[in-house]
Amino acid sequence: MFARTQDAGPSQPQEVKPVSAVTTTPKSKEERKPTLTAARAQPVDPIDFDVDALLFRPAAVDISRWPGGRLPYSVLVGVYVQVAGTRSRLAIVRVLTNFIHLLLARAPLDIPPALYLLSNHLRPAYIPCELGIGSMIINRVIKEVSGLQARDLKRLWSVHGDPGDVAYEAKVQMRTLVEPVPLVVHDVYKRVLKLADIRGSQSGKLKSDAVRKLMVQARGEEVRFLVRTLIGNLRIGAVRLTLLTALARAAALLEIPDSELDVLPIPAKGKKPMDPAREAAEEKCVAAVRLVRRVHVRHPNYGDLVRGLEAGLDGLEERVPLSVGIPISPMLGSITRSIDEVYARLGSLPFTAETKLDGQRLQMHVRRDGPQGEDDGGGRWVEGENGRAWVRLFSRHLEDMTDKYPDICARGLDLLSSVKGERKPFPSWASAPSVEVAALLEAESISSLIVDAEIVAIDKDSGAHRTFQELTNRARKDVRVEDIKVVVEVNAFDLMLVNDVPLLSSPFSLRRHLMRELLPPRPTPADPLLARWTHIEAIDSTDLKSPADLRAFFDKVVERKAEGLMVKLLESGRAPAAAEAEAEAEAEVEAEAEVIDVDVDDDEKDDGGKSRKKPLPATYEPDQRSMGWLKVKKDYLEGLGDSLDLVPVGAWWGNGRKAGWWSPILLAARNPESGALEAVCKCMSGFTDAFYKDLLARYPPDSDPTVCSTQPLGYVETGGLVPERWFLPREVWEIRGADITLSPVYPAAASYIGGERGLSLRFPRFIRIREDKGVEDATSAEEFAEMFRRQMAPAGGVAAAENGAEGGEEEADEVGDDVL
DNA sequence: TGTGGCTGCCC
DNA sequence: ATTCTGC
DNA sequence: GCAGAATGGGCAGCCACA
Repeated sequence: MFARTQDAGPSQPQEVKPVSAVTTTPKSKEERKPTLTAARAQPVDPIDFDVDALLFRPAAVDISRWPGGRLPYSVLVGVYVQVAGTRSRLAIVRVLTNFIHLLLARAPLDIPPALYLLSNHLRPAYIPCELGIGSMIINRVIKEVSGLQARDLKRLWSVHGDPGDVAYEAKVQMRTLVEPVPLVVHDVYKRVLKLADIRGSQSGKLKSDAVRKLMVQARGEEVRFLVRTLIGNLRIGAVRLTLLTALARAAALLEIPDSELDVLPIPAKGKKPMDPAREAAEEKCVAAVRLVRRVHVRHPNYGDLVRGLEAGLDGLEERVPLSVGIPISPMLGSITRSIDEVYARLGSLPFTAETKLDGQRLQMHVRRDGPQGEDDGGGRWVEGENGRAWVRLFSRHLEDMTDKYPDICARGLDLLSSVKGERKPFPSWASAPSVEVAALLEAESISSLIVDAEIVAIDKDSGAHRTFQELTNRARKDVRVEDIKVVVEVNAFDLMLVNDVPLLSSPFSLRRHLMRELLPPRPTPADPLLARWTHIEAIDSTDLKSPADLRAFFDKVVERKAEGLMVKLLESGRAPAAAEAEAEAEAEVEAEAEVIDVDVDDDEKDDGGKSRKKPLPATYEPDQRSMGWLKVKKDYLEGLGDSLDLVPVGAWWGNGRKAGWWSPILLAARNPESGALEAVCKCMSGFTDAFYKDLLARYPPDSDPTVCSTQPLGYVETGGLVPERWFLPREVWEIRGADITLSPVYPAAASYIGGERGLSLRFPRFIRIREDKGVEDATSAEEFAEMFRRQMAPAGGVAAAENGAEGGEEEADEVGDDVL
């Protein structure tokens, strides 16, 4: 069987058997297994990679038929098929590991293109690359290539809900007259990349032509995955981390001589035999995974990673280092639903609560001498009285935003010319800095830095914070400072590197102190269009008497229109055991934050009497949604977000996993004056699978046109949106959102707020059915408009006045000192 | 020249 | 962004 | 708890087309 799983039976050292063409039409769980079909169309057969990784021998694979020794696309596609055909993480990793192992050993040239194609990305995130191809172009090409009518395509679409599946189905039915030249991976990669370069008038046609040629050359399953690659949604159940895991394991296995890999096959059932060789190999793999992940989040570039691996795993981190100019995967916060939960998680460990502003995440790199290591052409030099500096800006998803914020780049230079003055010593309660880190506090000058921050739109004159929506009005490309319409403020909150010294492994207490001392808030620049530089407002747990004080701080920042808080651990420690959490939250300061080095001691066997559980690092953990950062947003908290009672009035067919179900669903509010139901938003989040099944039964697509129809059922205003099916308005659902937005498409409540635009919801999600409500009890347009007005009311209290009155130094000082 | 649709990216 | 699901 | 999938509102940028 092609897709057998390893645990299913004993395996012998292989002879890797080629398999013939495979097909998948993933539907139900049972049907997901790939099946064999007669080989014929495939010039080079896919390879069965689902074998014990320790028994896989790259040397045994026959690659004699690979054209010019290059990896055939059919082999890569065979991997997609095998991976997509199972849900078992272990099986997925196994397949990918063996595949990469083979490439490392036999086809190193093809590793970068194969990895990029597997990863669903064509380049590192920070290198600009937009294909400009979406479902529209794909549809057009499918139509041309298959000769199918729009109607048939639409039907295929609603059945499969995936452009790749549609293309596959459409093309299988074709008979090609001339056998096309088989695709090879490096060529496919190159041609797909080239699509990004096609621009200007006629580009649509040229792109279509290029895509059509690829599609004509693709056979069978190749079509499905080629299209998914073009759309940028591979859907094989393995994208980022799994691939990295496999790469690491493959690199580890490559370093183990075959003679040490004479391991016992895993038996079908029962206990695994004691097998020292197997355990040793597994240990090496696990260590490799840790290392490769660590390196990748500090230097997210597959090309560099693979080059670094050419010399082996040893010393990889030095060869592929964290560098100024290469973004670090940002650290993330985990969702926290109450103030109590904060204390339950952190207990008496020292933390700080930062205002979570509603803007855009920024990772700012500045270096006097230009980028560290190879220059990939990104970033820019800024010049001024203080000489020059090289600056590069990245977004939360590591896209390069240097060109969007020349006003921030200009401030990069100022940051390097920090005034040498008195610097406060590290706080006494913080853990001791290393000699190197301690020295930074005495630095005469700053030559490089990496800072984490939030960009917020501000009022040019008053400096008051503006909404996220206003920030999005900013131009994005080739912005010149003179043209800036949306002035911004940079709110720094972390320092990951300074003077070429990485600080990720220092606790936040130290990183923050260095940030505050070396990069203090600056006065408003002479040019009012330039970005302001300040620190995010925060309050430390040591200044709080009780959870109530934290709650008060939360209420205050929400009053000032912030999203909520980011609570961050200042010193590493151990999470309180669940049982103790409450007691601890109450008894509090009984313990002066015990500091434990998590790196040295991360086993917790001995939680004997004093029960602390998991290690809780206060280090900067790239790419982790760590417990060290807790995100407390107002819309997570019961009763604080905007909650509407809306009527489902229509729906579209779901895609992929949700094919065959209604998703998303169109929701409307009631306008008692006109009698219309006015569309508010689509919703697809918050529904369980069981709910979807139920919903399909309540609104069956083609059996009862009085409840589910191709025609509107009732008076519904949708602003031009046309769902696949209209529902009879009869249910009321509670829908929660983070904010109310002024919408260019939705008509809801437009008549109550001036007519032109209606209202919608940011981050809409389903909470529950309001069984107790009928359509006539749904939220009315007037109520909706009133909620919007309340939201738009000026930020309350003293804060607003402060913010409005002063623009510069004083405010900055105050914020910098944490005074509230 | 202006407008509308598509795409990619912020949240 | 949010949320659910399978491992 | 991790990893992945499906998809929200809304913006600027870009192209097609009138």
